[in-house]
Amino acid sequence: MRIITWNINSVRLRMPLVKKLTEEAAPDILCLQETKTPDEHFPVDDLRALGYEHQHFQGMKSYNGVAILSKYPLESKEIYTRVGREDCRHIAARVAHELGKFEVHNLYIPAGGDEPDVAANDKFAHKLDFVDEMSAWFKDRYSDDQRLVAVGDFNIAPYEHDVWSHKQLLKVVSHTPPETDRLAGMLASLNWTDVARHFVPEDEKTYTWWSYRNRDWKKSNRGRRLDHVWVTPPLKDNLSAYDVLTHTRDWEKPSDHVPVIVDFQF
DNA sequence: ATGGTTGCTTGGCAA
Repeated sequence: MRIITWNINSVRLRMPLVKKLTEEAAPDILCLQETKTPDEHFPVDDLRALGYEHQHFQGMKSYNGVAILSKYPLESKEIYTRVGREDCRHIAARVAHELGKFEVHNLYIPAGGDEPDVAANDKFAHKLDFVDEMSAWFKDRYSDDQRLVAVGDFNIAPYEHDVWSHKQLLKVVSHTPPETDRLAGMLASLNWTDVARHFVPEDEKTYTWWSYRNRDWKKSNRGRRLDHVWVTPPLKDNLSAYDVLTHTRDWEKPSDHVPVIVDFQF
């Protein structure tokens, strides 16, 4: 069972890359963020043609938007409102697999703007509130013996080696203590496993995003690990592989995020 | 310190 999460930054513009990815990596479940597409324009038929018959998505014009595309049936499809906004950042579904069901949550946490100051920047306040609410919500609704997978663009790089320079990014939104502390709290509250760090040693740099604003993303390599896959304890022993498809950052008209793969052996 | 690029949409915001 292979799950891929990818912030696609416009699904309509990048359908050719989605096709390329599915041919190359053949995910059973593909979770997309920043689809930037209202539901009536979502490329349902094109994705079905790629083998993703089972789809759950919520989008809006220009911003945000999340999608779960699956080769397996999806049950109990849910759409969640976070901090009072219907802004297409959290959907979930149960995946029916022959060796057991699990619930997949696809998350797009707000980026939070530029200024890491809740008084001066509403977007940063929204981001912190979003994580607070969602963290409490998961803890209230579930227990750590349930089979959950949470994926998506969390817009937070939690650890020192999740960014190119810990020191230089401590006051940059995505790596500030108010954000990383909150994410650590959420991780601990349901005993989630951060799958990337289950496979990649904590002292090894690993990124999933490189800004468009660098002349040469590979040469400067100023990346951050913003995209995540978390699993609850019952799924931990089923983890078999983790990979980041860094080469896709060099595809023509790339997303600024690259796909993250997690494989399960059931 | 500042500016750098992209997508959606055609002015300016969000990332």
